[in-house]
Amino acid sequence: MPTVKDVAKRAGVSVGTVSRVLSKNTTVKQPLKERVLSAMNELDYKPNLVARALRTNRIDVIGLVVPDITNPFFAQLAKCIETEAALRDHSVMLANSHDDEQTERKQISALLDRAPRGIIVVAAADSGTLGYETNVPIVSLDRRYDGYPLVSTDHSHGSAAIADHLHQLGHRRIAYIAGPQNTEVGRLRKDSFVTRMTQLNIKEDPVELQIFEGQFDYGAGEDIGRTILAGPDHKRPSAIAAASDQLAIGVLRAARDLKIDVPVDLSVTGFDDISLASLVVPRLTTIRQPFNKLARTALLRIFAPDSTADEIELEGELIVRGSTAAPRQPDHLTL
Amino acid sequence: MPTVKDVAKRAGVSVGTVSRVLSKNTTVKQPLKERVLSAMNELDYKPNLVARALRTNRIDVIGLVVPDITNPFFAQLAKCIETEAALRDHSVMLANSHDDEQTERKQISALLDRAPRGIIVVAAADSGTLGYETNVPIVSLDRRYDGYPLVSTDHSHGSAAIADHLHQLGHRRIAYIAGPQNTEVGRLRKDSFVTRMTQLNIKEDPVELQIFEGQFDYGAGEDIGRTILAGPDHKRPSAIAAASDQLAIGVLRAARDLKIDVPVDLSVTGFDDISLASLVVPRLTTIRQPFNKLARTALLRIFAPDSTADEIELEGELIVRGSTAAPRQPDHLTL
DNA sequence: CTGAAAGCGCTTACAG
DNA sequence: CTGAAAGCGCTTACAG
Repeated sequence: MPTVKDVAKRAGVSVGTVSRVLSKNTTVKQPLKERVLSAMNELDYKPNLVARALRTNRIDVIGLVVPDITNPFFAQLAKCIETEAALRDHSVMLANSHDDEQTERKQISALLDRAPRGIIVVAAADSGTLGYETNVPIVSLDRRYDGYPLVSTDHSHGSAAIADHLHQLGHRRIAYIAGPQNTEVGRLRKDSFVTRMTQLNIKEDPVELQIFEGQFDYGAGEDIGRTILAGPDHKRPSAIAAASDQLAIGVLRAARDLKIDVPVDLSVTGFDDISLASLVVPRLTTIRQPFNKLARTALLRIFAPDSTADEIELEGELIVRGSTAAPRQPDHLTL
Repeated sequence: MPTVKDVAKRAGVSVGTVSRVLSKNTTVKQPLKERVLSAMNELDYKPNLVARALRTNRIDVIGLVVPDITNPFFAQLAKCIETEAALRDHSVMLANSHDDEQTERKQISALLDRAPRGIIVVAAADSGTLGYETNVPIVSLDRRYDGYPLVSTDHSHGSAAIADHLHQLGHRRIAYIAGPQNTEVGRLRKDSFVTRMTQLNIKEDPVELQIFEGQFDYGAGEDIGRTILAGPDHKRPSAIAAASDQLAIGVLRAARDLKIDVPVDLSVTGFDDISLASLVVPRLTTIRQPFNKLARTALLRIFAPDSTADEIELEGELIVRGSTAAPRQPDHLTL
């Protein structure tokens, strides 16, 4: 592998000059610059990133900690981050926290040892604190980690949009399956759904709302779905809003098992718009998280931490698909 | 951040000695060693991995290139690799090739620039060649990249096991949905399924086999499934074996749409055992790929490339679940 | 504008 | 067994 020294010798300049054209320092005069450039070409020179990192104390790497890359939502996020980072010639180092505070701390610390340009962390449910200072910029994505600035979708707005959508369709007996209430996402989505529904619940046209809670996964969705749908037809909600697509897909399966026709006899909504959401039958009405924009924004916070905002919220988008419809007979409850 | 120098000063030894206890070099005498160790402790010393990498020309990082981390099969693989690597204090650098030869080469090259301990690549469908030498060990996982040694599940054995399973249940009219035939996996699985079925096809008890081909994804499974199942009942196969779980899950959806009861009227099998396989309804009969073992073996090939084997095949395991059963009336074809 | 030189924090022959 | 010293390949004040 050729080094700056080899290039310098070939171009008949000093290593300093080589380094300067490498760093796109404009002070190098055109003729010299060209000689250096062609010497690099001839030798097929590639800078040693590790050596550079030792001097500059920062390597072109972004650390990414997610609870579990196997979760389609995090995988999608990871993919977008990797793509965006590659655009800036950065690689991404991936670590799973397995939704465990201890592991999360350890992973961040291991990443920090590698002197990355920055770290993006999607916090574990029971997320802890780092416990020490670092000058590596850290940004929270989707779920807040420690006190670090957060980039996320506007969960409240999204949840309210779902609430409005169901109400407008005519649903008045509604169940909400919340995510874990020890996560900020879980709380935000639920609180805002409940708030909105409470606003819509007026005396002349009452709304009945039941709340359930579970993990953000398929299994929980199926179990809770089964519970909700177990009762007699006339007591059953006409719509179930789930706090995540995975929960919603679980509900869809429960409904199918119970031979309940979605969306004819039951409307179901999710949140996130993971790719599976448009592949299930029927396709899921949901809130689309702006994955690409989330990734880009988080990365921007790392590269240009000039912004002092503690929180950046991006708008999600209501995607209406086949899993929601007007209830068979608008049940204007008469309590 | 304290350095070896600080530790040396505090312990009253030379930096060489500090470095030697760091590298677990046994030649350092006990008393000295202890002084160094406690000095490290007091200063909360952490070695600068970048500086170490510059000297040793290798950093504790494993590069991983997959076609698409969003694909649950690759995500599962990535997770296992990350976990195994962490056990050896290595981080993993993730890159997606988007199933594109060009991108794949670029990603590998970018990873190589970072002087990793080794690179694991799950080749893209139309995988190319690297085009130059490197002394960084590269190993292919699941799908062969260039001429690099391959660690994979024994696809042939797995496919044959599926063929046997269906035949034993009594299926005689069978459809096989192959993966892309420009991938080795696609070819191996199909060839071995066909070979086995051909062996089982004897004059006194004939077997009828139809072959289809598509991408390894949900959509292709659904489309092809619909095509296969479109015909009149008595012409329909009683079993569909798909080359991947995603294909199989697509088939399940097509069957449901067409009100075909799985497994009563149709048996369906997959391959891989992604986590979704045990979450769909009915749960999928499939071949479980030994994810953990694949990851561990690939990593081993990097850390201890003593083995000269060009190919290591691990046994998959037939997992029989609810998507297969004996056909309603064993159709001993009389052609 | 360019060169000579110091130094980032380690590791590792080389002496002793 | 331990220390003194060179060097990995860059970058960046410091001179000129």
